[in-house]
Amino acid sequence: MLIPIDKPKSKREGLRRETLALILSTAERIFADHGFKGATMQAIADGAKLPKANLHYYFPTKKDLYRQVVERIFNIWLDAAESFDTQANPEKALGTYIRKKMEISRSHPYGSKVWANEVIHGAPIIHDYLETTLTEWTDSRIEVIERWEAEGLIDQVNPRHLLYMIWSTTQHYADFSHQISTLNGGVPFNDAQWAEATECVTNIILKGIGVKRGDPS
Amino acid sequence: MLIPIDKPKSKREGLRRETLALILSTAERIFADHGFKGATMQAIADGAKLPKANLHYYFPTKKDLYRQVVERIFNIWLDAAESFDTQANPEKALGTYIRKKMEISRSHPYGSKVWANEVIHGAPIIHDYLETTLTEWTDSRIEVIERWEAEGLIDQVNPRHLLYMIWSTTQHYADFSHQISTLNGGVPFNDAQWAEATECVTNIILKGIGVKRGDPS
DNA sequence: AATTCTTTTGACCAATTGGTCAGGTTGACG
DNA sequence: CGTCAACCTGACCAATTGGTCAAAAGAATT
Repeated sequence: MLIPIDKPKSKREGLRRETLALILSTAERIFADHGFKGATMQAIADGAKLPKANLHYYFPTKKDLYRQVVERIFNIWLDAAESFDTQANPEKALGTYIRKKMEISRSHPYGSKVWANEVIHGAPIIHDYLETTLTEWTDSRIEVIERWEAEGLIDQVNPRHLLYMIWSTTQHYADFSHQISTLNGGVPFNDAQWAEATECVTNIILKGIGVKRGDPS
Repeated sequence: MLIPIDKPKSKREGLRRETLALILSTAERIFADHGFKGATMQAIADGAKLPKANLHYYFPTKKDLYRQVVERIFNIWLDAAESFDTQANPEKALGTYIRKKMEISRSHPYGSKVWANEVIHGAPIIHDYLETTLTEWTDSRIEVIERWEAEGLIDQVNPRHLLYMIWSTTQHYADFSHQISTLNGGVPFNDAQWAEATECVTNIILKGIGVKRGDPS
């Protein structure tokens, strides 16, 4: 799903990619902090230290730029679920998935916020993604979960709600980071706190669905 | 916490309250759908079928109106945790709290979305609320949870993460309603689905923290 | 009925902002 | 080196929008 990176074949190509990456990461932050409408092309330009007209050279409209920002986090999330296919037992598969989603919440908080924003407002820009890619992706994972349930490896729970719970709890640490750091004495989580949050979320969910632990040692 | 309602003492007073309520509920919807910046006073005015200048008579600025919308959902949530004080055992207290939060997600989806939006963007308008009211509220509930842990009624989990999990899972059904209904065949949850979601969330969380069930019958 | 206070409203304004464009600059390539 | 295409940029414009204001309309009070 993620775009493979091959070497730039010229100085121009290299510069172009750098500029694109700079614009996208800056836009991600500005969109996260101010929303689609609240973010201005001027603010993104200033953040990237580029003239505004230059942004419009790479991204004809604000919507184009926004869409690419949203697509990026979406693809990162989709890839995080690889463990559903590669891990046989639910403890490993779900545990890995939850941990990976927590990692992404830490490494890509802005992308997560942009996505949340977009969906909260009714997904006006990426509605097609929800109906196609996300629907197919979800259906396929649900099948896997149902298989585990049939095999008695986890409790009988509606797989959709399990997925929603994983999505909401993990993304909460990105989307509501401001609330969380305020309740953490005004400072963001440190390494140990992220690790604790990850273990806590993983444990409660796995225990909550009655995952049969493979190795109790 | 919720403002008690007493009878209007004149026709004017009654009309005034009706208009205020109309503006607030319309604004809640528009702010939820478009964000603070994306919502326009004109759109709110149109939604409420009032001239824009009339809005500014009741709410001098857009910020004033927005703030009242945010404060309303915040107070509704605070009140939902009453069960922490009135219910002795964690199964009842937490179960009631989670169910109530799910009900609010269904009855006040717009308010929830506005709050989510606000926090995602760094809570620029209601930052003081997080630092004062929410902090105190959270600390007091954490004490209760810690007491349950000390008494061996639930597992040893960091109470903050338990609260975050409850908040995120319940609010997810409001904030991400568009994604959820898309994954539900394009239609919003019906009564039965809301009931199932509520039970599913409640069960997984309570089991996940090892709540000692009072009555296993 | 006259007066006063509250509420309503259309017209208007200044500031913001997405997007354009013409002209300049730079790298690629024969 | 010369040519061409890709890239960069300051200046500009049209549309949107939060907020104002003066005047009208309506309710309360005397």
